[in-house]
Amino acid sequence: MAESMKGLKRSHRCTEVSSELIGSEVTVMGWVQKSRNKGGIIFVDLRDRSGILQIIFEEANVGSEKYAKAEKLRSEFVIAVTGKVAGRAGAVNENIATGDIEIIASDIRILSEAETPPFPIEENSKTKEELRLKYRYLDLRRPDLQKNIMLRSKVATLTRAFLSEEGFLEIETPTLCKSTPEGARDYLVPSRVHPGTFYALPQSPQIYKQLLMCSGYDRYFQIARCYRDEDLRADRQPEFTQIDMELSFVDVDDVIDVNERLLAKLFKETIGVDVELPIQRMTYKEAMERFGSDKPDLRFGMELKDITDVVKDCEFVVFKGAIENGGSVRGINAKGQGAMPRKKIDALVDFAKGYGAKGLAYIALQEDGSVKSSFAKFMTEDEMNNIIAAMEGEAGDLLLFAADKNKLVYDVLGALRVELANQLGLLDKNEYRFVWITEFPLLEWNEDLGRYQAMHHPFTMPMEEDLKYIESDPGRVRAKAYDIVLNGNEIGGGSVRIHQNDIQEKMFKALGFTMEKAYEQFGFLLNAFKYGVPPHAGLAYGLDRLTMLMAKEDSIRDVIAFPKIKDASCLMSEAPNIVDEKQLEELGIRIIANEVEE
RNA sequence: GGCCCGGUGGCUCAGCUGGUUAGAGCGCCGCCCUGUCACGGCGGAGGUCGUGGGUUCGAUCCCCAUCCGGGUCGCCA
Repeated sequence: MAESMKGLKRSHRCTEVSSELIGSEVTVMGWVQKSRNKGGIIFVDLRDRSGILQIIFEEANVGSEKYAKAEKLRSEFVIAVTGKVAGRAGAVNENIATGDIEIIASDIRILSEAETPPFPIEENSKTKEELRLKYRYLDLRRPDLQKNIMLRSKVATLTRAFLSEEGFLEIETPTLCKSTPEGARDYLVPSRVHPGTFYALPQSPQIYKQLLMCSGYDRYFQIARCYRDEDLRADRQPEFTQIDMELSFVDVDDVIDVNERLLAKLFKETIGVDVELPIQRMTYKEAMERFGSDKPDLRFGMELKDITDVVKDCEFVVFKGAIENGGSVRGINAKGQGAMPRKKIDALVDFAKGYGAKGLAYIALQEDGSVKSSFAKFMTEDEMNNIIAAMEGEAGDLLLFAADKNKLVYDVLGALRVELANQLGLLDKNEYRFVWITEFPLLEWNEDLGRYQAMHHPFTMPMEEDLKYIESDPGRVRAKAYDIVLNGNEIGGGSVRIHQNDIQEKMFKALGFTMEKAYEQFGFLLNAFKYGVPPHAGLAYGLDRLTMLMAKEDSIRDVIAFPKIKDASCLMSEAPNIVDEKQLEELGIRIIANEVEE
């Protein structure tokens, strides 16, 4: 039966009790991790968010009535214990922080009894995530998840302290916004007062923070919840959190400077990692050519090599065809993997096909000097040797090639490079390699829409020297946009924004917007720009991804208290769900999904 | 929407080529134990093998469908 805690006050968390307190009386409260009844003496491991503390119950110290109570204790009971701190009479347990002390109980209250949980509450749980998420409130009791959630809190706190020290103001922006069809799908919220109309939940505070710059707040930040109704991944949730900021009267270097110092502080003060400043910068073009990705993982090499020139005269139709279609032939050298079994190479070919490759050519250089290759028969010996030389291939290496349009070749080899590194165990989670990726293309051709699309967003400033191409050759224009990449993850990104009307008009034109349509969607921003707008720029981090990498986790679900599963539902609360007919009526909404199916 | 992986006591898993009384460890329940800390000892309970259908004399195992969870491609300005 649950007892009240009237008259009791917790004096310490479990691991706040230390050997300095030996002899004094403390009151601790928490969950029973484990009870070991030796028949005459009972050891209880008490757990709270700080850790574990051993409590001892002996009839001589606690009295027969309370000893009987201690005998009833089971896992996850919530108890309050008062007692004296003592040094361990027996051996010290070096596995726990409080292993040299224990509490000799003089009083105990059972504040709550507990059923046996459906899975063990312990670190390094092997329990299926499905079950953990259904009982997330129990999962969140586990020490590793508690560590992650506390780490996340620390990141947020340090961020606030640092940015406020740097003159940033924390300002909230609306989460009931106007829908903008560009970009990701919006989550819509029906309006009751205006039947038939909808708010959208923000994909980011982008427009509002630019308006704040127009309003003179000069340096803004917000730890902002954002929403995107797209399919989930290990590093993508439908609602996620950004550390969002915007600065006035700055250019690229100013934004990078303040953010490098923020990152250095965060990594030092949370996980003790020194970030060497300045962080390396790499242009988008270089990243694509060397790593096949705009978020290169620099913890290992295996860089792409362009062998188009080497093979341009060969008779191998796959290579020849790709080059004739304006594409390229590139390869990576998997050092020391020449003996990889055929089956495993085939699996890599299938992997490449998953990224749209029609195949993957390879040369496996054996230790004995012989060569196994999928395309040697189409090549002269000289040609083969030239390829191997260009790839810096040595005996024992595996050379893998993709030939297609450039974008596809980059995609395939960029992904393959990471896949191989993963298989070969080259990815050390204790190593943190940052890189700024700069000079992104301003625009990207969208085949489906038959027009250019903003790679970042429509307010991104073109680089001055490329502005002249915006009408003649829009694809050539580079943007004042930058991403911060950590170990192959985009953890943040931003840009300098357009603050001149004429450039903004050109941008909309390049995107195929009429000015009428632009005003329809973003009129309040464009109007604001008429009344005096400072040059401004900003950046936003994915707090979830950042914390995930700091915590060395593989999924952002492990740093989010109540995450959604793959289909964007919640296993615990069963959201989303149907609503009352009356609620729909008030909103003037009728569900036709079921009718359509019939 | 496509592809891949998984689903066997409460948890984590094993189960060969189709024939097993469907096992193990942990947990749980009971008794014993005054220095345990992965406590120990003795005893015990607990399974429609995700679901539906098919093949077969016989299905946890093979086939089809379906549900659930994960990864990924598309998608994510």
